[in-house]
Amino acid sequence: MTQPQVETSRTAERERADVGLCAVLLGVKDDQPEVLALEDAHGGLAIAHGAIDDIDTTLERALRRMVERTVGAHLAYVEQLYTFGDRGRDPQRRALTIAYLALVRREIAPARHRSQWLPCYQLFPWEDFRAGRPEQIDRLIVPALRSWAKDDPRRGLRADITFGLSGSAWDPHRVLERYELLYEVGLVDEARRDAQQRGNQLPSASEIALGRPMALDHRRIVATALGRVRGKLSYRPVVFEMLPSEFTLSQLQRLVEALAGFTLHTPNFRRLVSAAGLVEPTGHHRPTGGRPAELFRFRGDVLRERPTPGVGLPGAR
Amino acid sequence: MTQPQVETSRTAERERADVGLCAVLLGVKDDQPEVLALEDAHGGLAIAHGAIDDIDTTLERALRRMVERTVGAHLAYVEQLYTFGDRGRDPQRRALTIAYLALVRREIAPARHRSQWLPCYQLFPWEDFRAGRPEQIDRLIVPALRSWAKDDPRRGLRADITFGLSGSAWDPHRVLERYELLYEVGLVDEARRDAQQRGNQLPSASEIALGRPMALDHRRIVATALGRVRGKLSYRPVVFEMLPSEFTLSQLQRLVEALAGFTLHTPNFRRLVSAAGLVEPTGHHRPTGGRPAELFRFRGDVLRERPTPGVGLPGAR
DNA sequence: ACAAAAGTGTTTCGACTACACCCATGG
DNA sequence: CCATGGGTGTAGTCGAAACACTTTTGT
Repeated sequence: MTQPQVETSRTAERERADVGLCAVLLGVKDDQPEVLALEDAHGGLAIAHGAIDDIDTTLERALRRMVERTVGAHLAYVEQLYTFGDRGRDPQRRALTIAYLALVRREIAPARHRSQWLPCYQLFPWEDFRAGRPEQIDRLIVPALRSWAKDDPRRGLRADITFGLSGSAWDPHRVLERYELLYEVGLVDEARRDAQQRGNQLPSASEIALGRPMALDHRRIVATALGRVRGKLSYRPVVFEMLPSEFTLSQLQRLVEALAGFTLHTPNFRRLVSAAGLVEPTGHHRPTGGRPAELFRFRGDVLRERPTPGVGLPGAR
Repeated sequence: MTQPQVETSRTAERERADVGLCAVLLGVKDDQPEVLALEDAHGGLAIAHGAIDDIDTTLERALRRMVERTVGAHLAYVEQLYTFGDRGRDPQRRALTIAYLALVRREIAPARHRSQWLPCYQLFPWEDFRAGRPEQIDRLIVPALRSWAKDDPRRGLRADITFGLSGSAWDPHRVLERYELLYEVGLVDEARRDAQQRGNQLPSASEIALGRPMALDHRRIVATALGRVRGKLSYRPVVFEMLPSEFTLSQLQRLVEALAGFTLHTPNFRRLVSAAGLVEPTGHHRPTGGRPAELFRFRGDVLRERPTPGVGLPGAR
């Protein structure tokens, strides 16, 4: 589609602003979800980013080419995440970035330049329940939240809902809400850094800095991406974008667990996945430590049969 | 948050582009979902739009003030929808618009200027199943789709999934996918208009123009909004943003039905809503044609109790 | 043999559906 | 008394959760 008409009244209203693209490239290796990070000029970690190239007719195309330029990876699955425009304000310009989520097969995605794969749970250690409840929640986060909410019941309610306290259930989707709350409370390094840059007081006297910080608001963008993937798992077959064409059910399960951040009941997982018609056997087998595993492939026909074909996490009720 | 540091490498990469905001204001009156539309200079219908005001620190704040300026309405619920950047390309500039969804109580939202409330199902007549299956689907849409997909099975599959044909179920959430398919097939007026502006052939020789057209790609933006609302109904208590503080269960049901586009089983709806703890009785009553109806209010505590408090449409399985 | 990993059967539970029915008011 | 809209009881169905158990390989 092109601009249908010279819309003077409209373009006149518009301001010029700095606009860029950025992409959260998400892959899983050795049961760890990882995000592609580049070292920026100041030694910070940034996700892939760049300008909108004018030759591309759609934003998605511009994004794909930006990523190919920047990190040399070809992207399979891409979706728009969110547009961030709160930061980077100064009298002359506003810095906008249109963030995308991209899922990649780690085998196909070579990291170039000064890039590295950064484990997501180094960024958000409190999000990984696979080896039990992360100890930092009860040791560091809960006490800090309690003292932050001491005099305001609304803060208490928010803390309870976001971190699943006082009877509320832990909701795996609320990755962003948790990061943002920790930022507000001053438990992540970016909060201190941004306060210093503004010349403000620290939001809290705490010396706690949970998880690895990133440049600008990139950790917030990655949190948005992780939350989005967790949500999408249950109603769209996005996991298969991160698997080879043939895979075992354990591979699939461990991948889902890595993204969801908790373990699943193996026998039920197998049945749910096959009963949903998501996969079909290829007839091939693969040797393992024990009994050889059957290889499966994604069954494209589910798309026609079910409105919401996904792996259905327990918390999705 | 402010820009933490002068990121020369980054800002240098950025291009200047025209960026604006727009808002889909959605309300329901007399069981009809309606969107606020303004007449533009050329007699077309446009949703509320404007520039990003530099004094606002967040995009959401900029949007709220833009809407207050433009149509004089104060917004309760607001969320970012999507950033559209495919249209309006020319060698000099790219026109970007960050679209927001806003839900309003029609009593509180006075329309000012040259604005009007436009019934959504005039834009998308094929989306309203409350009085039975819209006749246009089988009379106009299906034949056109079939002839469009005649020689390409992938087109056939896409048509089947999007419009629930050949055994696929109609998915109320796929509002945008349906509009986009109709655009591609050439069954909406915008397709013809945009092709003419490009100097291209019409995408189809058909003279069919389903639904009322809007300026630019605004109908596509409204489709995105309607799809988002339908999705959100089932897992967030967004409907209550469009109701007065006290309401009857019928009011609630008719509102949900208006948005979802199909009718619900009344006895079950009542129970699901109360069993979910979404509402509590106020003790007041309201005279009706028959037995007086009990008045209810939204019960805020659900937020603590359930991770996904929504009204749960049948198709959400 | 036994550890390790894959894979199956069966019961229980709870959410949603469908259908039949009762209640309170106005004309 | 009967039409209209409000409201309840109850049995059936389906998918998911939990638990116990079998199969096939490598060492």
